[in-house]
Amino acid sequence: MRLNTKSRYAVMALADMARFKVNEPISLRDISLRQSISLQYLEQIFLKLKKNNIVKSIRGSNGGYILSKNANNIKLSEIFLALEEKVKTVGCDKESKKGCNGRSTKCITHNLWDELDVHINAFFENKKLEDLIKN
Amino acid sequence: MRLNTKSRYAVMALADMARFKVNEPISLRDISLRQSISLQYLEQIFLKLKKNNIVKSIRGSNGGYILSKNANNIKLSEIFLALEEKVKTVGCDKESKKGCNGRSTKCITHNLWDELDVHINAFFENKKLEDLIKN
DNA sequence: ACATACTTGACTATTTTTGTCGGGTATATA
DNA sequence: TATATACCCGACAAAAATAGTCAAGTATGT
Repeated sequence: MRLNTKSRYAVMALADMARFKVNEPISLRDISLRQSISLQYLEQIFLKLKKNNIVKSIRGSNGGYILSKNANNIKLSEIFLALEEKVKTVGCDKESKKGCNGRSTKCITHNLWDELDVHINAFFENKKLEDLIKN
Repeated sequence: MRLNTKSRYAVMALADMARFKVNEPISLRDISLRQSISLQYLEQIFLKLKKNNIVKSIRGSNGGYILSKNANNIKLSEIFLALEEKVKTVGCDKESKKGCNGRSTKCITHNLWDELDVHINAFFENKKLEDLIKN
C-alpha cells in the first residue's frame, strides 16, 4: 500500500515553495535542485497542479510558479486529487451494479474498505500545506 | 493508493470462515466457490496465514482450515502483516542513514508520511475480524 | 536576440501485481 | 490398502501500473 511518487513529489515541491514566502515566482529548476527531483518529471506534476489551480505559472525569463492560495489554505486532499491519486483502496465500486469479484452482490468486506477510504481521506482533508513547514 | 488483492482476499476468506462458527475445518474449495477466488490463489494466501498462526490446517480428506483464535481476537493488522502488506506509504526509510531521494537528509515531508502510516495502522489495529460479520 | 523557463505529447524500461501451472505430500474413508 | 480429497510449495508468466525520459515546442524578461 504505497503512495505513488508523483503525489509525494508534488507535496515535496509545494512544501519547498511554501517555505520561501517570497512573492517572486520559483523556478522548477530551483525546486529540482533542492529536492533532487528530475526537472522533466516536475514539469509533468506542475502541469496538473496548475490545471487544478493550486499554483499559477509565470512564463519567460525569471518566471516560475507561485502558490495560488496561502499555504494554510491548501489541503493535502486537493493536491492528491490534482495528481489523480485515488484513495480508493479497493477496486470494487459501490455505485456500480457489479459487486466485488464480478458478482452481483457486494462482497462481505465491502463496508470495511469504504470505511478505510473515509479514514484516509479525513487525514488528508485535515492536513494543510502549512502544517508541513512548521517544524 | 490501493490495497493488493492478496490482502483483500485474505480478509474476505477469513470473514467467510468466521461466519460459519462450526468447529469443523472449512475447505479452501468451499471458500473458493463462495467468494469467487481461485483455489490456487487461496492456497498461496493460506500458506502465509498458517505460517503466521492465524489459521490451522487439517490435512487429508475432509480436511481444511480453522481459525486459530476467536474472531473477536484477530486484528486486521495481523492479517496484513501475514500477507506482507506493508503499510509504508513512502519508500524512504526513517532508520537508514540515507534520506529521501538518495540524499543524506530527511526529506521535507518525511514526518508527514510517518504520521500517515501511523494513522492507517491504527485503523487496522482497532479493527477485528468479528467486526466485519456483525452486519 | 537570446536565454530562461514554462508547455505538451509520446514513448519506454522497470517493477509490481495478479495470478496460473505442475508437481508434490498427508490423511480420512471405503 | 486404494483412492479421493485437500493441503503444500516453487517456479513462471501475462498484464497493468509506475516512474520516468525524450523531443519539440511557446512565451517573455533582459
